[in-house]
Amino acid sequence: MDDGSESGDAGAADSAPVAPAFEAKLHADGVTFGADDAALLRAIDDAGSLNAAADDLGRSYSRAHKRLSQLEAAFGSLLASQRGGTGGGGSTLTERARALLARFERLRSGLTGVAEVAETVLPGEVVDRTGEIATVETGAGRLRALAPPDAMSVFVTIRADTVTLQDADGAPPAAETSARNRFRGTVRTVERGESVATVTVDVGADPPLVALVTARSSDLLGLEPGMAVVASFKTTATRATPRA
Amino acid sequence: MDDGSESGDAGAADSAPVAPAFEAKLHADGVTFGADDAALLRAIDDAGSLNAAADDLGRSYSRAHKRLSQLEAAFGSLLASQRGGTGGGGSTLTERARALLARFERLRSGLTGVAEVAETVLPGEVVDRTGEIATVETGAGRLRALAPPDAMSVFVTIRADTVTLQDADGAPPAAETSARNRFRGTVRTVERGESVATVTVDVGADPPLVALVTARSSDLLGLEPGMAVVASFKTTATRATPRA
DNA sequence: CGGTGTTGTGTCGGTACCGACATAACGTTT
DNA sequence: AAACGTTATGTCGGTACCGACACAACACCG
Repeated sequence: MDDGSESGDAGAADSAPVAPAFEAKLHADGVTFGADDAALLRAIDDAGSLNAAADDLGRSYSRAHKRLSQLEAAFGSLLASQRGGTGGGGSTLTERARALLARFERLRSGLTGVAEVAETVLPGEVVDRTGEIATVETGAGRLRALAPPDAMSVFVTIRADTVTLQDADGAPPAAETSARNRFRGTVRTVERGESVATVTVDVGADPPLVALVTARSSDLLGLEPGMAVVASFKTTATRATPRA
Repeated sequence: MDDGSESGDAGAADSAPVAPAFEAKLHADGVTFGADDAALLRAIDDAGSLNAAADDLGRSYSRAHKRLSQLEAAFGSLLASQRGGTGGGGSTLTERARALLARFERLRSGLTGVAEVAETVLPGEVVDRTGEIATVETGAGRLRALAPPDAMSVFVTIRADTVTLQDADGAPPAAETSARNRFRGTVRTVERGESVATVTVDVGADPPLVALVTARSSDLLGLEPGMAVVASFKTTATRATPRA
């Protein structure tokens, strides 16, 4: 489209590595607390003054101050400032600011999990629906998932960290646990890291089910290719998104 | 997720309700595909032409076209355009564009889960660590979670949709499942919706453990206040974030 | 009592982005 | 052959944001 002059890397348009990402936000009273704001608060905590913090971040003091006024209007008092005094004064974070930072960090951490963890996505058709929960017919059989109200042809996404594995023998009856989706399968691969192992399980579907377990669990269960296991995951943790 | 209505800070009437949010992105080759871009592609799919799509969105054609050039440079061919012809031409989405949209929607859906689902956060101290996995001492006992490498004093976040409940009787031995964190407790409250139930379980910790199960599971297990249950969750699904 | 470095507040330019507009190329339909 | 509505491309002005700068108020210290 735009480059009539063919340059070297433009030809390899087919293999574009696309990576998921996100930006966490905390919304209150019309203003949103974002990553920049978190960085600003942390810089103030480190430097002890708004001035030095803005300097460290390469931002202007006036903008930083103006931004903090907006934030405090929405989130409440964030920093205890003192002008004059030894060293001319300074600013320290309030407890509320620390709580806000902690909450932001928790959100960011949780979102990071979703963005980075492996997942298996299965195409399927909704065959039944009660409220937000749909029963979906997939290559591996029927499973239940949270689904938007109008979708019929869907993708079901199963995050690897929500799949728990059990030995096929000694598996408890299905009625006694709240994990409603259960599939018998055989372990295909085990990729064991230092503390975490990624396991793929053949459950009859086109892409195998991928599960993320601790290395400890992998050892305790004796996971190895060919082993018969039961993979289970909660329906409230698996989501369907519209296809087509 | 718990909002500002925390325990004892009664005097702080100016606490605005703070809501988590996010912005999903797909990153490739330096440019990021965001919500606006997804809306643009969907509008093109609906309208059949870039011109009409930009008009529908209230955006200018030139900007939309320029943006699409950037996107195609990074993500590959996104739309099959034809100028001249019936109605003057038009543009339709390529298969790659549809896949990109689907992937974006899956990401958005997964992130929505994290942002909206209730969670319980427990303060604790890291007492052991092997790789990315830390053992944390909390008010409810020891549990394992993914943790950043340097944190000692942490918050442990347990998403409600990752907690599975079982009848305290008939619970299988711990060694036979890959859900390493298990806590005995008693059901405190059950809030049953049409298809989903939110259950709080007293496990000895200050904030009770909150679990999100299907209404079906709630009925099958016969969940009601006072009932003894076992709550279990995978360590690969629970995350620790630095405190202090 | 002046020195110091900060907070608090306002104003002034520069820049980057965006919408509006103009124009060429194009191919089917009339 | 003319008409039509689109794609494709470039230019121009306006606006919103941001950094730079100026200046008053302040409180502790030497």
